[in-house]
Amino acid sequence: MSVITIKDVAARAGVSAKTVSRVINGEAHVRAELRERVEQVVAELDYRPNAFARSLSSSRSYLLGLFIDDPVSGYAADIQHGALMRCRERSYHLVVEPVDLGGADWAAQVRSSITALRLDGAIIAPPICDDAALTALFAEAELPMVLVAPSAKAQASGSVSMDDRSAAREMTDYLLGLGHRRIAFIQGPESHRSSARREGGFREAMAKAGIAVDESTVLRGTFNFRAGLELGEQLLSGPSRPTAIFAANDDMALGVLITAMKLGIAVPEALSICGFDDSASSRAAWPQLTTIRQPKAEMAGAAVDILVNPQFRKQAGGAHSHLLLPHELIVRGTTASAPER
Amino acid sequence: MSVITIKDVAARAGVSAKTVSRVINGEAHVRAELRERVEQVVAELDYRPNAFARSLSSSRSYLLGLFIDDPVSGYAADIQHGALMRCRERSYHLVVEPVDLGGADWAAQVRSSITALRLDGAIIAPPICDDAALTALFAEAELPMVLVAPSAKAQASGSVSMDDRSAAREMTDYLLGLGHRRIAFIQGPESHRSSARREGGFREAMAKAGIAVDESTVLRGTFNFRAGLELGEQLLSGPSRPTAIFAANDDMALGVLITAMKLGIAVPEALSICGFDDSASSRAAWPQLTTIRQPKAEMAGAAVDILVNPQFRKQAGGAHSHLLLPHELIVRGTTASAPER
DNA sequence: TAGAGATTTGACATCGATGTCAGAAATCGT
DNA sequence: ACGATTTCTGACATCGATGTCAAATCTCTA
Repeated sequence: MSVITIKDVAARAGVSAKTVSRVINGEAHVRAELRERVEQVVAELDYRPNAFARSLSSSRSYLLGLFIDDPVSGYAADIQHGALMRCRERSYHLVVEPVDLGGADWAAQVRSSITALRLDGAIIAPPICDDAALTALFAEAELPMVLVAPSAKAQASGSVSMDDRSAAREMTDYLLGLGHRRIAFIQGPESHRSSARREGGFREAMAKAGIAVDESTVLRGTFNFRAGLELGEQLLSGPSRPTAIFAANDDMALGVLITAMKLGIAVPEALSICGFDDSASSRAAWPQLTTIRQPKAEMAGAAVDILVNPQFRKQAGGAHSHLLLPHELIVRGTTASAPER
Repeated sequence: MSVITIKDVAARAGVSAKTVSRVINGEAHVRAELRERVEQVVAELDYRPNAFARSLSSSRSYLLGLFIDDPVSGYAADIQHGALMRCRERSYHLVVEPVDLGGADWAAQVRSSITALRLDGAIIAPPICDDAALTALFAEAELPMVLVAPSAKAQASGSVSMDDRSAAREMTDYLLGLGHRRIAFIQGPESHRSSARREGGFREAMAKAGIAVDESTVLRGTFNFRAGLELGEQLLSGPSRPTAIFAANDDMALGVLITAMKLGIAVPEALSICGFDDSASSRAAWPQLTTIRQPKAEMAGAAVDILVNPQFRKQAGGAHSHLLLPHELIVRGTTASAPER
């Protein structure tokens, strides 16, 4: 007997298959004695239910989809890992689906995984969680979805976010507290709405401190290392060089850091640099980057919890759950008091 | 009618469900005329077979498992992405399963995904592909598996690798060609066997050039950035400093690079540094790292192909396929002619 | 043109679980 | 102690596809 079925267990325990099923799924209405007997046989035979048969009859797949723009990025890896671990705890599995909104057939691809895999729920990562055409697809399929760090909570069963605005405000306050006044800001592409929130927080803090933002030092980059390199060059070779540069993500901050090194500007003595994300590379640089820790794995885990929670399994339109997870300002080596003028 | 079944298609096309099934699966023995008619109805209704029903009856899951040590690393991300994309082309899906060989219940976890998910095949990434206890688990389940860059090809249906030894030899030859004679080597942990092969290549090239290796400059690190930092310090602050340092992976090379910067040693003028992997971060550093491009995505894609190939679906013990994919020496900014003595 | 052989097609059983529902057993109130 | 509830339990249908196998149809050959 190569594969053990529920009938084998039933026969050996002297009960019906249905009763075994009840025990497996922790349903009520099974005498303690029987439950125990069945559990023992399950353990003895090392029985594991066939996930496909189960899915077919219960029309639940025990599968969650993680839809993500660029699965190779470090950000994606953290999100994925958080989701994966939580899925494992909950006896779910995770299927990662890259979505290339630039490509031609992404809608068909997404629709295909929804209908063929009968996903129980979807987790949608930024920035594509802000794409209305994409979320509409899930809504149409009545598939519960949780958005990670979205701009709007449209239609979703839930969302998990951090407070980008407050975090950026804290970082700015911290820089101001160090005596910096000429602070440059590098924001991300328009498609990443969270970047706009970070800029908002930066401006708020500056305004509260009564300091005018020099608009020529607020630049837009593409969230990658190269952008930091180029925009850093631009900021640092100009006439009135800022004493601090706040980049909306770590990769760009790292680019700025390298540029400063090339130009022979001492960090943090002559220039403070800070990022946002607490990516793995932020610790791999030297000096290590001051940044905001974004609770990526926690957000992903929470997303799984929301979807697994029974009340969402039934209906996409029903209950909602919106979580805000705490961030943390992490001071490392790239920030220091503003240089004497 | 919210979900379209094969019967709907059959009814509308005026044929039996079985015939529709034949068309879907591209089986022979269907008249061209009927085939066409069915295909048209499938397109009209946008019908997609239920993967679970299909798996249940055919006892194929159309699911491949990717078993990996540390799913957060950049290496893992590349492997994963390569596998994912190929799976997609082949209408398979990928389930990523982290395996923590240090943990207590990893065997149960792995066994659980094998039996519950009825995987069609497994891809096992380094370094765990060299763990006999793990591969035995798959062999026992008669599950076809492909090892990525393994040391030994034991039992596997196939393997995909690159020639670590030759690559390291090429890199060493390149450094020798630049006039370097005192070349240090930083190898990885013993669990990563590929690192030992790289060391072998390095020694081979040195021997062929008739240059004795200074054993005090062959060190062992843990393959991460911090190790590079520490071992770099050790190598660079000693009495007879090497003119080139070859690290067995990029993360460690990056650590060395940062240390050199801290110590005020000009790279590449006074010191050449090279890595191995062509990781994303190797391009994010400055100067960009000279390294060996490892065909990670290609290896993963090839692994998928091997598993999807019909001849392996039947039996794990049957045919075998071992692929060797080409690497490439990528010269960037961290290497240059040896300094005048 | 009958009959052998190859090709097409569909009826039906099957994969392994869960949902439904009715009957059996246990508990309760009086 | 008896019927009325409540709690358990299992027979059977079902989910949506594919495998098996026999019947129907088509192609040839003599």
